[in-house]
Amino acid sequence: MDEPTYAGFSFQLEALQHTPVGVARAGVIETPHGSIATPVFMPVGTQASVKSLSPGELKDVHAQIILSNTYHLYLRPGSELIEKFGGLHGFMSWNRPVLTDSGGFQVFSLSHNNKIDDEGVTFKSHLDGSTHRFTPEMVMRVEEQLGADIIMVLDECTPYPSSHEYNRKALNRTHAWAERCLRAHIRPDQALFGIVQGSTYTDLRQESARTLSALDFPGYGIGGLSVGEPKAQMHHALEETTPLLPEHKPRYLMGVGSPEDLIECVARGIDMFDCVLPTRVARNGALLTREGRLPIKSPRYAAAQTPIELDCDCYTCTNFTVGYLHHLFRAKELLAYRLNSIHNLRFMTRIVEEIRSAIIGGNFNSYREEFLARYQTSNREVALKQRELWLEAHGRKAPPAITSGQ
RNA sequence: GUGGCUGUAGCUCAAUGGCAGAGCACUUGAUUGUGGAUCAAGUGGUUGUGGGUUCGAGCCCCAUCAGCCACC
Repeated sequence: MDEPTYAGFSFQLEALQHTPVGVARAGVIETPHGSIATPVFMPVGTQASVKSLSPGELKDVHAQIILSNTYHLYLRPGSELIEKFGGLHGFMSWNRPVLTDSGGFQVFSLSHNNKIDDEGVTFKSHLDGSTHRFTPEMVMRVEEQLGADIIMVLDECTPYPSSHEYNRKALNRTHAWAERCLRAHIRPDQALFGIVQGSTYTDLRQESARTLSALDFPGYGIGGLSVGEPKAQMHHALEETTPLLPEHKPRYLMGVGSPEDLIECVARGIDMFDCVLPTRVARNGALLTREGRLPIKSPRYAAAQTPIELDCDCYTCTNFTVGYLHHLFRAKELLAYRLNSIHNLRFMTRIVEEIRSAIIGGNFNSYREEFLARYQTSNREVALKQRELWLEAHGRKAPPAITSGQ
């Protein structure tokens, strides 16, 4: 039978660096809408929009590719309609690469009363309660209409924790669905990625990696992680999985992650990430910095006249003070969501740009150590460190009142 | 000036004469293939003021102050 060919898609490895926990990689993905330097962080634009940002602003934060959601767009406005606008690229006026998720995850996380069987999954819309059904073949048709450069197979994302027995069945289904997606895949200008599952079970993860590798997808998603399991378990699962995947194909860790996750997962062989975290926490008042998260709502920032980060080149940091951002957020001004999201996304893309050049320069291991030593997972110390940084930069003047609170 | 109504947390309001509470706001966290959301914990009181009745008063009685309404 005819193997699907992938017109305009390729992956070239440029540099490898061994780490204490795996092999970090830098490369370039070519797509019909342009190339992507990896490791890459993909902002999430669920409903054909990265919340609060325009395509021009996305380019300004160095977004190379964005992710959008089959589940949401199928329900509203409908994939047939989007196809008439020239697919997602034409619909949202974004001419760089797009990746669509299959909707497998959303069916389980957002819809109600979903019922899964070997043939597909029946679910009720979170919008109006109407009943719908996804099968691998149908999801392929929807993703073709959406027209993304990279599309994902329909998979079953199991919750954590769940039994080995259940994951055994779910994995069989996921593998059968992967084959059916491959057979139903038509458009050669869309690269179809398989998805490795298996929860936190070593035997299932490894079997999944081997089974899907044999199916010869142009790239591989790793799903079912960062769903509540301890960090160590996620790391362990990656260490067991990535060595079994084809070296010359990109690996995409789905739904991850935080800044520290990017570092730790690149160290374990991941090339692509997507996560709502930077944009979601931006809308809820957490700004990402080298020292950790800065809770912009806190009264301690009311009078701060510094940017979020002194060395950040984003539109927010080059134009606005923390005190102003504090006011915008408390006043619930729409600009707050936008400026916060711009900074957080640029923070993420800067991290992966630094990771990439560190790998190419052969100093990723020291970069990793220094980043993790400086980055506080909790935001308790962020205010104090911000103040120290300000003093370093300005020496003489009085420090900004970022820690007073009184 | 006369009569009436209302005074309880920052705000809006609960509480048979029996441990003074809720929602919002505020504070501190959480947020990982997105419902601009949600969740968790916490701070906050001389119940307008002064007397009285009662074992016990936010509640009943008297006085007083403030606000609102109506009428001279």
